[in-house]
Amino acid sequence: MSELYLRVALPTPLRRLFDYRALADIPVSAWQPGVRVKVPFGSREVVGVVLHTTDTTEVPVSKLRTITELIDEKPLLPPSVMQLISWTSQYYQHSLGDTFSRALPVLLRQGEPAVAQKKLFYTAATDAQLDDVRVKNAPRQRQALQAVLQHKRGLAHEQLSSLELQKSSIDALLEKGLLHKEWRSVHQPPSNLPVLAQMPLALNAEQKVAFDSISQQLGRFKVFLLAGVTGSGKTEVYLHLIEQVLNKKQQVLVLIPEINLGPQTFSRFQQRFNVRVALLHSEVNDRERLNAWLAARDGQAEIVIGTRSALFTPFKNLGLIIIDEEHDASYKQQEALRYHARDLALVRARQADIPVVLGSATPSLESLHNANSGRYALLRLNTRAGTAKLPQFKRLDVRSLPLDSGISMPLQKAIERTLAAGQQVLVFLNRRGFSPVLLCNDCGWMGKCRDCDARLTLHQRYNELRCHHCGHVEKRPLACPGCESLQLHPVGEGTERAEERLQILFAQVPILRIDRDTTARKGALDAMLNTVNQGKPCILLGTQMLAKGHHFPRVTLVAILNADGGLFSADFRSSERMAQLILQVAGRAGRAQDPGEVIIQSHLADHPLLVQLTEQGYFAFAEQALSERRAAGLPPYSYMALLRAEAVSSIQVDNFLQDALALSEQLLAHYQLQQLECLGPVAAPMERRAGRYRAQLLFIAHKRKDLQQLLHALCFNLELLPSARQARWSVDVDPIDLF
DNA sequence: AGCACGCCGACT
DNA sequence: GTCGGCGTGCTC
Repeated sequence: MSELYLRVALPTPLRRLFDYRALADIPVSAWQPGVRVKVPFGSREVVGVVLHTTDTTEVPVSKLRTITELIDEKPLLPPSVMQLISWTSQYYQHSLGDTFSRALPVLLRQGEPAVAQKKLFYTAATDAQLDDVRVKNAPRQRQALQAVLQHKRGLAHEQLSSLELQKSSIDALLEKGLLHKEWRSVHQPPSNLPVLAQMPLALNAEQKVAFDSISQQLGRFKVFLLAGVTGSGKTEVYLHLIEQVLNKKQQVLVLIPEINLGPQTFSRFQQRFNVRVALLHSEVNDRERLNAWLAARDGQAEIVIGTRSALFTPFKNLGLIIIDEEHDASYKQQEALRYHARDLALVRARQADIPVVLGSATPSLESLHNANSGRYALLRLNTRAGTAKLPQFKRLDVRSLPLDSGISMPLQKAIERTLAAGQQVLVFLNRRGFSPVLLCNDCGWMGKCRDCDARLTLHQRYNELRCHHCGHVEKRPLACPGCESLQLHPVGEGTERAEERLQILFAQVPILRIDRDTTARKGALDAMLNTVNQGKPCILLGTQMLAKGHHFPRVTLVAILNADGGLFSADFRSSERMAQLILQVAGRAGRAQDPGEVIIQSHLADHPLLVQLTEQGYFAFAEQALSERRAAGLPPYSYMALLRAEAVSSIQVDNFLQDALALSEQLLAHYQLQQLECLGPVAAPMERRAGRYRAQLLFIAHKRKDLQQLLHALCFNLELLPSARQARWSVDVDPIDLF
């Protein structure tokens, strides 16, 4: 009888699998595809996933080593998720083993057993009473007993500190027999409660149409693009759909962007339904993530809400996927395995034969294109729920207007009016710090980063110059390092400078600056949001952080200080992103009964895209932008991939990319791929960053299949290239940033 | 990606 | 004398 070998996927960037000898004392039937193993790998021990068994191997027998340990009794993942991971690995040209590793919760990746942690609970003894003589003279114990009595299903040990109870009081009560302790699985038994915990809100006519169209398609693959203006009640449509799916005893996956909306969304969903809602979000720790993952896999969590990586969660019986804010860039992972969770959600839904709902007020051009071509069903919600009206836009051409710290006189007047009317103002400026440049008026010297091709941003509060692209920080020079002149002046404005100016202009109201610098401290953001929620006149000033998700019912004026960045940037997606950002920020205004006004300051106030966006709305803008993309042969009318490379010396980068180019051309000829262009090598828009030189090769194809064929062969060969060891390189399929 | 091995410079 | 710098090569 021949020996048994296992083909294992290991967490390494190498695009191949590794064969091992099976452990002799373990039955053959135990090595099922999808079980994890510990194996020796070089000088260390790593956790891998068994793909299949085999009795032949290409590897010389002398090189074969033996599995150290079998971790799982049953396959960790259902075949559907195994397939999804394998598809992802191929499509994004990433090592299968590393894809597996990144698709798993951290603890499983590290080899922890796949079992839900049990938690310690305290329950009151049947005869326990608060007036028991045994606690008469022990106020703290009485307090603890009262808390436990209030929690009919038991008080979890981890709740003690938040209830300000001492472990010693609990121990005393256990000793006296007034409490019992119990290790309980955090999984709750299936409840007989009705699915709904709360009456749903009534849907308006548009919502009803959207709901009906989708609910008719439950149980088969279909993509819906739910394009609803901000405040139109997309979430209510989701909740109605989820109710349907839960009634069919199926589960729902809801993906949300990587902003701080996890807990908010979680509580809204949890309030509505008597089912277990699991959260897979950055603020959830590794242990809880594992618990949530297992609960979804075993069918004990009916709803999973999570960011990008939650897409790989296994489900027992998935019935619907919802991608909220589908246009959001955080769905695309920007390092290592560069996958797009929205695109993979479609793959997953097709495989499970279930519908996907893509929701957004400002859909991506890709999705709109798919809706136009009939591949997705477009459902629009054009009216705001309740009495709220959409805001009015006003473009302010600042070429002829003097600006003081970025604020023009008409804007200042508008802010004054709004505050005087007892309302709130939101000022949006997508730039942190005091000023983006520190310039010497005498010799033209500018603060530049030592490690990047970038200017240093002045942070006045810390008296520092900082690089926003790497971690570099230096002290603000007193005199010009070039000519020793004292004429060093900040040029341009960031939020810090706008804050200073607004404080002078509107000393009577609070100015709340919300950006990465002011919210770094835990709780700082919540404190500021609380002030806003009190509803008194104030000015909210901030970056992107302000644009997404939050409700500011008392804000009736939104000011966008500088909308120019998106209109003349090199990246072909910048106008799309600008439009989405403007509408997202604008969507914060007038969400309650008061109508909102949006003032956009720009040097290009009559730019056609800006005019179209503000006068005819996002859809008109998108049509225009799409026709420009079509004319230029850009996505979604073509498919792109980027080969990025970086190294300490620019020569190493050049050598590698020249080799890659030669290889690509050979492969193009070999496969006879004519409708595939290879552009470059060119330096990245910021050539030097964090001390490394960066350049890239861009591939543009008419057909996805051609691109895939080329990339597959290219990656295989690049891995063997000597020059590839001198440079760090990666492939980005469907890049959303071209740098 | 890690990690070990290996061959040259400034230190107890 | 050796501690450690990072070039080079390998991982079943």
